[in-house]
Amino acid sequence: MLRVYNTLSRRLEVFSPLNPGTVLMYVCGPTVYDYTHVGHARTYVAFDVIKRYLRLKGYDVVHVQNITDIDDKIIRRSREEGRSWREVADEFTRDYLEVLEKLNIKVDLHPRVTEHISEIIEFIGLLLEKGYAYVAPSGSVYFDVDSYGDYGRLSGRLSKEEWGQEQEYVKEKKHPYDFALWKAAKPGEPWWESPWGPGRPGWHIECSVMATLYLGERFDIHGGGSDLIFPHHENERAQSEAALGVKPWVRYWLHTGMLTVEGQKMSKSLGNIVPLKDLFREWQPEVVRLWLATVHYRSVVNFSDASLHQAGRNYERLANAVQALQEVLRKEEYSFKLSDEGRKLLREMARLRRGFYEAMDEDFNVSKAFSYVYELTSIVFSRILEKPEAAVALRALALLEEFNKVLGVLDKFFSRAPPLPLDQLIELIVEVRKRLRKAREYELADWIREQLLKQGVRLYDRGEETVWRLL
RNA sequence: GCCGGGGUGGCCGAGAGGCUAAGGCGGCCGGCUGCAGACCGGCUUAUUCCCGGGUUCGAGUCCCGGCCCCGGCUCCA
Repeated sequence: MLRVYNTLSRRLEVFSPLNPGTVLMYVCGPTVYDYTHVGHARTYVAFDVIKRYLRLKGYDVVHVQNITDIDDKIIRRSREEGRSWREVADEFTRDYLEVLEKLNIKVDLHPRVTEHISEIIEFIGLLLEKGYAYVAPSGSVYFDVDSYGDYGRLSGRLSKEEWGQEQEYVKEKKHPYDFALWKAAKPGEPWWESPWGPGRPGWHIECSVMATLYLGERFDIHGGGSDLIFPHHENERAQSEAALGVKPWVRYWLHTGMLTVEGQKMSKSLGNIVPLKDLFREWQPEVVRLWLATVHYRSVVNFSDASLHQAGRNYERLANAVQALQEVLRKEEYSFKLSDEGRKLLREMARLRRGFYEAMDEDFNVSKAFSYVYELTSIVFSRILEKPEAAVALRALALLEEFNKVLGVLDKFFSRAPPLPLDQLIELIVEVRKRLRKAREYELADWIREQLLKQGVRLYDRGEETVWRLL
């Protein structure tokens, strides 16, 4: 039985989706005004892990993650760089999609705000019609927070003094805590035609509109970074429940913990923002993903060289375990009777599998769950490879493949259909090197090892024998 | 100030009333070894879980009171 922490109730709740067997999930994606950084990745990987676990449990998950491609920061950047807002948005959208691909995150749908202007206008119209919004003299439309009645509960801000936002419009708003649904265009700004004059959507409305359009008027999981709880999600909740007349609009609000860099907040002023495109130059995407995937989604993650390094070691060990097992299956005859040790190992693996699911069921406790994965790799090296039995190796491999459904870092080892011609070429080179070593031609042998490493093939000599592993 | 989350071995991080407090990283020693790495074994590695009280037969785990850290509170994943 899966339990999740709901920000709205501030407690663990039994997870039970609207429609049994299906999970509708909306995650707040980026505003594309700059390169995607590790903080974004932290959130996207966390929700990808959640989605993958739900799928492993048998749910059909629909994952929508928006792209906000019009906003003040995009406009500012386009002015600074003398190009159109669309060029800016396109460039960073491309970067974002590349990052997701490298991190092995597959989102079902990435709706872009500017492709949904008419739906947004319609939604705002509905709010006006029902009396939850008003048009200001400038042509901007604001949400009337007082008309909603349940504002502040998500963020735990129950007094109006804590609601202040969008100070720049304070003179034309009824209350300082009202927020813009539609922003009237100022000279030189991009605009779309609307019943209230030329303008563009406010920041919060797009998520309400696109979530409703693609998931329906009610859905299961709404996620994002915990910095979005106020005002973004508070506002989404208010305008959606008001316009659609549903309650609760979202069943489970899930928020990820923030990322710090060497113990400090990541910010422009500290100059410590780490773009993924830079990080990938130093660490392979699988390592970055493993690092983020094995941290609990609600805790603060600290970016440091040591933590990436640890993930790198863990990745190598997992990759080695999988490949070593595959090698056993290539070489060992299938046995039709298991040894006592073999039967014991099967029982232990069943225990690890159970442990993994129990941990994940408790609000996606990945740290605990992955302790079982690492325990499995330890069993692989210390016991299974000691006295290999094909059936046991096969079981261990199947289990690793199952765990990888959530981890998502070992795909390339499982998607390979060995032996490929490439494998035979590598083996040929390894054999040549073996003969060189025998002839004590170490300089050349070491050179071959170096060159293969550059191609992503690492060699390990074990006495006379040499094994090779892909990175 | 307000709203959250925390303080467990050198580091990361499980454990949330009851067997000897997971797992990993790093370091050291040994095995293997032309070198490197990988892998194996051992040690570092917790009479102890920030401090002080309390509840209990029994508390990292629950309660009370402190101290400290991190994040959010204009825009932010």
